[in-house]
This record gives sequence, C-alpha cells and structure tokens, in this order.
Amino acid sequence: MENNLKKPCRGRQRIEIKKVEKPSQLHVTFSKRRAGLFKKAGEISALCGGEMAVLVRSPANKVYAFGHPSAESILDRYVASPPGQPEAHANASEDEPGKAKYLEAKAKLEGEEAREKRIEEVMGGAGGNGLWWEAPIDKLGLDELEKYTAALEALQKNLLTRADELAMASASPSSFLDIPY
Amino acid sequence: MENNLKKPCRGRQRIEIKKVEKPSQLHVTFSKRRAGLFKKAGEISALCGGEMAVLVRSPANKVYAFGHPSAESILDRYVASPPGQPEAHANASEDEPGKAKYLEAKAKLEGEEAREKRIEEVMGGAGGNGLWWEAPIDKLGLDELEKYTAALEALQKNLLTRADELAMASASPSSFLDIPY
DNA sequence: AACTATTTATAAGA
DNA sequence: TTCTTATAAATAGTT
Repeated sequence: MENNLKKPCRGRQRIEIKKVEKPSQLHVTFSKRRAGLFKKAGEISALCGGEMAVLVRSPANKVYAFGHPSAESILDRYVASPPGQPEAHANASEDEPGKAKYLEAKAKLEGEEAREKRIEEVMGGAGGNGLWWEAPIDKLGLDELEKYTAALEALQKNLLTRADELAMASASPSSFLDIPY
Repeated sequence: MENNLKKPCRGRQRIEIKKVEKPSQLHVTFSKRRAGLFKKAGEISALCGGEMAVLVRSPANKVYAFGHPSAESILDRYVASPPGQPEAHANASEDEPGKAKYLEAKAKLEGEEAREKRIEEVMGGAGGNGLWWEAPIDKLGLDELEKYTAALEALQKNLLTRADELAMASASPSSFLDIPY
C-alpha cells in the first residue's frame, strides 16, 4: 500500500458568509461564485423564460454582467460582438470606431425571416445557452458598453411603465389608502 | 410493519434545462430558483464585497430585483420602505401620495453619525443580510419604483464613466486597433 | 485548472 | 406556500 493515512482532500468546508480578507482567496472565491451565480441565472431564465440581468463588481473593481434582456437588445449586442469573434470591432471605420462592422452585421439581419433564423442559431435551439453573454464589462468596446446602458435604459422604461400603471390604478380622488401594496 | 414499499419521496431528480411548460410547476420552480439565485447573490456580495444587482422577470411578468447598489441609493430605498413596514406609505399626505412619510423618515437620518448608526442597524453588523432588498417591483409604491430606476440610472452612469475611461485610454489619433478588447 | 469530500440547493411529493 | 426527503449540484480546501 502506498498511503494508509487519511485522504489529503478535506472536501468542501462550511464557511462563514462574511468578507473574505485574504486577497488571493478573495479572487478565487469570486471567480468560482460568479461562475456559479451566472450559471444559476442562466438556468432560471432557460427554465422560466423571463428577462433577467445580473451585474457584479469584482474585487478588482471590474463589472461583470450576465443577462437575457429583450431579444432586441441582446441580439444587437450579439451581432456587435459575437462570442469568439472580437475582431468584428478591430477594423472599424476611422470616423466611427466600431460602428461600421456593427452596422454592416446588423444590416444582414433585415427581415423577420433572417432574424428568426439568426435567433435560432444564437439560441442553439433548445436550452438557449448560446444567447447568453458573459464578460467583464471593461473588456468590452465602447459600443458594447453603450448598448448595455441602453438595455438598462429599456429596463428602466419598463419599470416606469409599470409605475404609470400603478399611478393610474391608484388615482382615486379622495383616498390614497387603496394603493395596492 | 406498515410500509415495505419504496419510499414515497424520490428526492431531487435531474432535470433538463429547458422551458418548463406546466404553469403550476413553472411557478414553483421560479419561486424556488429565484430564492436560490438571490441567496447566492447575497453571498457573493457579502463574501467579496462588491456592488451587485439581480433582476428577473417572473412567468407572471413581475420584475423581482435584488441588489446591493451604492449605500446612498439602497439606504434611500430602505428608509422609504423598510422590510415589514409597508404602512410607512399608507398614510401619505394628500397632495403628494407616499412622499410625506418618506421625507419624514429621511429627515431623521441627517448627520453622519445617525446615518452610520442606521446603516449599522440595517446591515445587521456582520454578514449584512439586512441591507439587502428583495421585492416584487409591482408591489412597491411609486416612490420606490422611481428610486429604483434612479439606482439603475446611477449604475448606468458608472458604466458610462468606465466607457469614458476606455475612450481616453484608446484615444490614439491614427489607429483604432489598439482599443483594448 | 483539476480533484473530491462535503455542504448546499432543489425536484418531487405531502 | 411551506415542509420533508432523497438526490443532484456547487464549491472550499488541496494538489
């Protein structure tokens, strides 16, 4: 026999949920848990089919994002920078860095049919893992950042619409107590 | 003996990650996984100490959100509607529904000392679970919705700031190829 | 990055 | 929705 002592790996240990101080471990923990969080996020959206977005700022102050916004905005993002093809931005026209290729690619998507096909391709048919994006935001180009903020803006508009509905529903002249909390 | 047959509970079963069609199960799955996702989100932020935000739209089209934005915005939200005290909004002044109590509560927070204390109270000391907020957005009042959109706006500004930094860093006059993707 | 013992999350069922 | 239970999945510590 080569080793009768107890196994070298202690397995997962219970930890306290409080700030990890050791920088090296902080980074490892963040990486592992960010991956886990994004996976869970992807699963809930795939299973339940809703929009969703996750944003986290890393210990190194980078913002990581993961989401499934409206098909429109996510598709725009995808076309602008498909996973594995960052070159789409490298050869930008000089007057508008990054825009040319983006517009060129977007132009190919005219028409509902081509677009549906593209969505299918991106979604990968069933589970739809292909549509998801995951990236440290500061690794993205300016276009992407702008697109992203635009997506957030769209989300805000949705919320404001909801606010309007609420305001409408609670517009009884003599009392404010029937606002449906 | 009363039962020699196999146990009635089959325990957790492996599932395919694809759209759950049965509406009743869809809701159950969403509830459970939203709780799990938010818990994970809380943990990563507590462990790694960064801002973060999670938004999901439920099958019933409600937006659920969970986050740790800037202390400022989260504190404003908390003061406006502390967990378990939705009444803070019920008795609003007539000319500005929901505003009066909010401003009244906020007024109590003047001064850094009181504010620090309040933060401590809200955070609950160590893990900081108290500061987190979780709510179906359409159950919130108008003020809260507006605060929330404001928080999102702040997040956008952070991203735009990052975009500016990127633009600055890549502002070489003769080439656009050195934008750091 | 890979491994593995454990903890944690959760699908089914009640 | 909430509880239980068996099992799948995530992950802390190690290599």
